[in-house]
Amino acid sequence: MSTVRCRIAPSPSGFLHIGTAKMALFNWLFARSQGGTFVLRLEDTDAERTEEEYVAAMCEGFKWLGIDWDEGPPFGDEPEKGALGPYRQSQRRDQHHAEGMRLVAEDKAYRCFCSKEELDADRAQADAEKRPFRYSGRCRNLTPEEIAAKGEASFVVRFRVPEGETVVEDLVQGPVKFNNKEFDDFIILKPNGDPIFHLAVVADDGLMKITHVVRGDDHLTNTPRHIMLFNALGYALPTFAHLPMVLDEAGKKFSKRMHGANVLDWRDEGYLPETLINYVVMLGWTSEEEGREFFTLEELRHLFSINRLNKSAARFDRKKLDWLNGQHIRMLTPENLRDRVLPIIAAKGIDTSGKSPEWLTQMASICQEKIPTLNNIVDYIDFFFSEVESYDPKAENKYFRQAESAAWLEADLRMMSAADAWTHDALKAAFEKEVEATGVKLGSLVNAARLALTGKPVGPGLFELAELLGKETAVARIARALEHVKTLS
RNA sequence: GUCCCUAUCGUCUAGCCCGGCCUAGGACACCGCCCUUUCACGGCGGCGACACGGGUUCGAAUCCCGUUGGGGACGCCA
Repeated sequence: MSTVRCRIAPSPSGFLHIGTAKMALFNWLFARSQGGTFVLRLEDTDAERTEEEYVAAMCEGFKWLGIDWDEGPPFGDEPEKGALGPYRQSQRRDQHHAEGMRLVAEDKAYRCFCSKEELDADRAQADAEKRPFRYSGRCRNLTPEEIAAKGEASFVVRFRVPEGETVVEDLVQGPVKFNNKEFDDFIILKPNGDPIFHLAVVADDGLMKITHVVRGDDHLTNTPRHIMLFNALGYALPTFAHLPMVLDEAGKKFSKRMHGANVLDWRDEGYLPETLINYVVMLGWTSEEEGREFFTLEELRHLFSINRLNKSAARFDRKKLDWLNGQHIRMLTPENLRDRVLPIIAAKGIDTSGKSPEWLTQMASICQEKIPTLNNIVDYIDFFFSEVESYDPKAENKYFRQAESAAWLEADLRMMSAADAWTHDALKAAFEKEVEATGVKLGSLVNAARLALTGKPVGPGLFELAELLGKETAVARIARALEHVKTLS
């Protein structure tokens, strides 16, 4: 009885790419839905590209999304987890080398002494003849004597690709057939003994007893090579599932340099991790339950089924992401929203330390229905913490430069000053009573007051924000606006 | 160039495997109306797609072939 073991094996190249996040999510979901194990392995064999801060940045991305791993390398205060480590490819070099040389001993691979120059010449020749470059096989059948004669000459190790065809039985794409002629005898060990990617992944997947390889379909044409290696090395062949990649809004491969390629870009812009998870899952999978589009990680781990995965690539759509984020913000409790929004407000230099937790919860609550991203809250609440320095020009024309403007503000001032109870309900009642008595439009009274209190034409509901602002401040701001209006006409 | 994958509204998709229930359903976006104290939210309605061409069949979005479009792979990168 074999339990599912799958993995995400990113190369730490600076941050968690949105595409990597998608693959990680689906691996995670597959493992969790099957009661299996999810492994994180760092493919950090490309020495120049691996920096420790890159590793940390990548793990931070996973943590933010809530994707945890059962086995993986040490990270932060977490020790290495799992019995089949190490989980950093760079620490398995000797193992890879030994496996490569084992293939040589078994004659499934061979030493190749061709120089880089020779190969470059072959490649140029192939280009000139407009045919794909394939290794010539010059060193394929060297005799032991010929090899001995090379002495200490440096060599690479090439895999001896067998004749015939290789079929990838892909869980998503179905069976995909390749003629082995498409593949030349590819290199598996560099002259310095380091493994090439293909050997390293296969050795790692084999030794870590990975049962399901779920990855981007950019690897589909690499898979025959991997299957040949699995077989040659005598490892159990995992099941493959190749998922379509995430395209940018223009329909191109999501470039590493593009903003938004880093999942933490979205965090920094005020998107919830719940939103990203929900959005990314929608990009590659649909639920049995038709039309449903809200999912939490916890729900997904029960709902996920591999046969509902899509086969074609999907574009990233910012508009839909915004909408989804707004929906997720509305699902938060006000306390939770408050806690998420406070650091953002602080980062803008606004000091909230004078307010009670209850007050701040109220503040978050009255903005909850209005903001598409967490960051948007700043514009909705800054007037609570600073004086109104200026009025929005357009709104000023509309509410402060009318013949009745002074009258509106005078009414506002009178009602607010006279308010016996400074609550949303009491204020609302007072305004409504005024409207009934005088026939003035409620909107005029409200919008003039809003502009006076906030300086803006948009924001939370007037009575809600007034209650939080406090009577004294509100009355003072109305009075000040009234003075201002008198200077306008 | 060679090989591989893919193809339903502008976007994400349901339906395709097991042809008829499809005058193709939903969501985002867009437009209009309603609600309303602004903005948003919400409600109602509208616009809008089976890439093309051949087959197979009584009947095809659904099956087959081809074309075209899109993506990917062809490293001593991962």
